Amino acid sequence: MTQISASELEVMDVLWARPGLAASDVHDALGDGRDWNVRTVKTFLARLVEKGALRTVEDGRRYLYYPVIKEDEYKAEAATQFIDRVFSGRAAPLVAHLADSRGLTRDDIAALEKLLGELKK
Amino acid sequence: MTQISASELEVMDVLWARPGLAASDVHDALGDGRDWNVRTVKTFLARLVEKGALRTVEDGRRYLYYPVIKEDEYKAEAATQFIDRVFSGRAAPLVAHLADSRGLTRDDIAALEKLLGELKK
DNA sequence: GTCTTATGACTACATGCGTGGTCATATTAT
DNA sequence: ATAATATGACCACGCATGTAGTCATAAGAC
Repeated sequence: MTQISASELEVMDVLWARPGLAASDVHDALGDGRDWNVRTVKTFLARLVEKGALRTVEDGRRYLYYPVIKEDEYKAEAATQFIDRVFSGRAAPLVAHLADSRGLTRDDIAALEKLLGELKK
Repeated sequence: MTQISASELEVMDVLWARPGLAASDVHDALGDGRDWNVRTVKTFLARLVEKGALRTVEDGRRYLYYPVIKEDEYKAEAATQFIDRVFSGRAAPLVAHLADSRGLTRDDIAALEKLLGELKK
């Protein structure tokens, strides 16, 4: 399980949403705010392929990129690691902090209640 | 707000729990599992001082280290950043993932319920 | 058919991080 | 007093990351 950096993760997010894009499409899709050179994006793509997070399919003289790892699995794992690292593995303090810093909207709270209801079974 | 690495955070945790330790005390306190050379620990301490996360007080020919940044504030900020980075700023999916991967114990669930009760007011 | 452009392959380079070595000096043990 | 040890200051080094440049080539523009 190689580490995916913050920038690489942005690239993964694009391809999780729309698998099978070429490098320049990924570059375009990142557009808003993210002002990377196409070559920078290509570097990230290449590194993600090396890391086994993406695979390529040839399409003429270019590549199309597809995620190998699943978004849900990756993010669940990342969440667990983060909580281990910062909150010694306890999830509740994390949520407390979020509440404190108003990171939770009313919708979040409603979603959490629903979730807790299910968990109790 | 400079970034604190995972290793540096372990050092901060020691000093948040017991401010005013010297380098070798921090080294000792890390003992379990963390098998760093004293010099490695000193490197982390020095970098944390550079970053403004710790300050030193001279004590004879050695330094005592004190946190400058507050644990709660740092962790709340880290949580927010993590959620922005990985979950596009939405907290609820994070908790859903934790539940999925059984990152929540029964105690966590109880604590969350209590918390949600308070938040609803 | 030549010029421009897009693409992949390879390379570069500063900064951060994990890990610890060297050196000079101060303190403690004997 | 001398030897062993602890401490800070400075240095090293390889790998990851952010950010691209160069080069060769292929494909489309005219």
